[in-house]
Amino acid sequence: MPKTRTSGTRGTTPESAALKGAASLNGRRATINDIARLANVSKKTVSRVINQSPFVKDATRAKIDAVIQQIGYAPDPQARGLAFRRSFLIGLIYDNPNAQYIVNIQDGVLDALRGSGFELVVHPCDRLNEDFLPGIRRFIERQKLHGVVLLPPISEDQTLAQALREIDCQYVRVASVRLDNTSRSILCNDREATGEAANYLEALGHRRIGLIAGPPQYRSAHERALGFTTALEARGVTIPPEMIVEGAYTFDSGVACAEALLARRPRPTAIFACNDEMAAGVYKAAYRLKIPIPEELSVVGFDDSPLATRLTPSLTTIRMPIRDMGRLAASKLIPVKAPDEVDTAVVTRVTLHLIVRDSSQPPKS
Amino acid sequence: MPKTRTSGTRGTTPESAALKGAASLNGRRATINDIARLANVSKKTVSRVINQSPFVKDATRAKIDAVIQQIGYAPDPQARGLAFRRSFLIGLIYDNPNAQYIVNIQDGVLDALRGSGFELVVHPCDRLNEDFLPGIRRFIERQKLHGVVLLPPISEDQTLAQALREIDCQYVRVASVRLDNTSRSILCNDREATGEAANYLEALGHRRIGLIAGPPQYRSAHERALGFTTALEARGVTIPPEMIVEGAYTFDSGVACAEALLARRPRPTAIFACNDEMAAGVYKAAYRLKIPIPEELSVVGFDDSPLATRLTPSLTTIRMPIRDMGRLAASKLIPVKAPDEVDTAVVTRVTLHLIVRDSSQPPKS
DNA sequence: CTGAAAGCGCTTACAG
DNA sequence: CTGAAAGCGCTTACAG
Repeated sequence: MPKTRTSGTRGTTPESAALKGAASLNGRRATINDIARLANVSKKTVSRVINQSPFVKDATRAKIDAVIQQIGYAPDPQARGLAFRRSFLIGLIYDNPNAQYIVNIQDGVLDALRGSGFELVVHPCDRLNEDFLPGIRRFIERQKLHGVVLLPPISEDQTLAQALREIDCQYVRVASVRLDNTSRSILCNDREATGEAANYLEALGHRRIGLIAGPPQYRSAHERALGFTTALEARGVTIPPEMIVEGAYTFDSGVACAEALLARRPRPTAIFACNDEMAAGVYKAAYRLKIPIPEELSVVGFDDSPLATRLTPSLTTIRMPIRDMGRLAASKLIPVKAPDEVDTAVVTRVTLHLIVRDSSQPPKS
Repeated sequence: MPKTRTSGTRGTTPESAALKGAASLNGRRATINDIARLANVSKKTVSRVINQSPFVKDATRAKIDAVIQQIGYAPDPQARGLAFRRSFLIGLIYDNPNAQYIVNIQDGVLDALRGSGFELVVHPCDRLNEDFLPGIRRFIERQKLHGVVLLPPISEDQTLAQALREIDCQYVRVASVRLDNTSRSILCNDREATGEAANYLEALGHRRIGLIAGPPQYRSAHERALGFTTALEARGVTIPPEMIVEGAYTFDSGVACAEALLARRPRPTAIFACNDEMAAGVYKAAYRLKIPIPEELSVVGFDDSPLATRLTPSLTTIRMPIRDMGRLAASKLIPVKAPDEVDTAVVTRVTLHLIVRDSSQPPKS
């Protein structure tokens, strides 16, 4: 076997290996019994320390903590889970085609889970499959999940939420609107954010504005369209019905919707697409029709996906703090170390912001 | 509490609930003891059936299978794991900024895991962090992972592979080149694929071709550049050194590299970027310089990311079967039901293909 | 505040 | 081919 290079990389800590040997575990991982023996207490008392029971004398706790620290002991999650009848796994359940969104949420969830002893298990699913609900139930019950994070659009599914309550599984919904009064949620104010976009376009001087809405099954689609039109109305600008078209949050639907809007006369001087994918479709349609962006058409999207900066010109859009949302969601599910970090609120709101780039400017004349 | 809508969605199977009641488990999940009692055998024999031991009489097995089926019993992974000293979790370990790649791999891994009783735990990490190796070891040892899938670039890290062998954790590497003779791997022939791209551009008539390579820490960067230049050489076209620039697989580096290449005289008539992110950077640079794609500049990328079709004109690029790669990787880690599905090969190769779109055409004159 | 016993749901030797 | 005992590493009542 070839010699392995080790330079420039920290390997295992040799001290901990030595200590394990010193404690005569010879290679074996330490158990609660080892800690109990070394600290001269019963395993039950060690268990109390692990589980932060208040009924342990400070001196005893300190002694046990020292041994745990020294040995580098960590309780076995499977054994603990078996005794607790509950695992130390958090599930991420989603039916969402946006990869960047998924990965950002995952990163956020893992931010919260780091050091907590919990791990993240992913479970994509298909709302249209007849095994949708049973599949999720099997997953949760079999793994005895400690809790789950639900992403839109299935976070909006009341039947799912009801099923989770039935099997007594705690959950956090990520959504753009409050769905009930009891479910813990991370809420994005999509409505306010699209209002900001509307105000921005109006302030630039746009009056003939096209709107590409999302599919009506998504609550966000409704929120975004409503926020946009309401803010414009408040400034005295009305979007006529023929300037509002319904897309599917996909690139292709964006192309088709933009082609429809750009065929209207007078042509819109700006288009707000309710996500970046559809905004990219507007670029495509404008290119085909030889309508330069932003000179003859301003475009605003929603998501601030990587696409937004890759497009030329770069896309003015709305940024969601997705990673934060993942972190906040997971924080609601796990017990925290520092009591001041506890997030007991049922609903946590996050703020979105308009990011102005190169795809928007005042209309020509 | 409001009545839950149930129309149009299949809920839990009422039969199984009834059966659980009939078996007098009153709400409690069935255990191996219940199955043993109902089938009139010892729990050990049930265990043998669960673990597919050959030493069970066919009639006994059939009887037990019937009860398992009827009750809807599934063994508790935590209890099983505790007894086995090993979990039923597969880890996905990566340090990769490409969200679409991650999600596609995840989907593929889950394809393979479906119905196997294994679940996927994700573990992004940072190769440059001093806790990189210790962090991965802790993760694997604490969770007693059944195996892990490693994605590039950390799949190429020999120190990591060595550490995994030390802790006796099986792993599968996803890579673009064979890294040793023993590690199980999923191999992409990046070299062959970029050769295909080179042949394509040469056949179109391009002779002044620029190459934006990847960062040298990535093996794929080397493979892609080598495959491209070698294939061109074989057709009598040499890329002069000033027409090869090194990018970082990022959009910004693509912009910078393209600006450098497009400042050369005579200007290249085609640029091959070693990934789509950098190809998008070429679009940006060309736009700034008012060089129309594909009329005055053909562009070819690598990845077939979503970006490829969102860009205008759509990007000619190389498609990797990422989801398949994930599925194949996971298949090497888990025991399979049907013996004919077993993948015992150490190395499995997948094939990449050039996808011709609108960003490439013959050079002008 | 601390401990000895029993149990979580499974498996591994060891018998027969 | 099948089973009774002991154990995986933890926790929950129950005592003291």
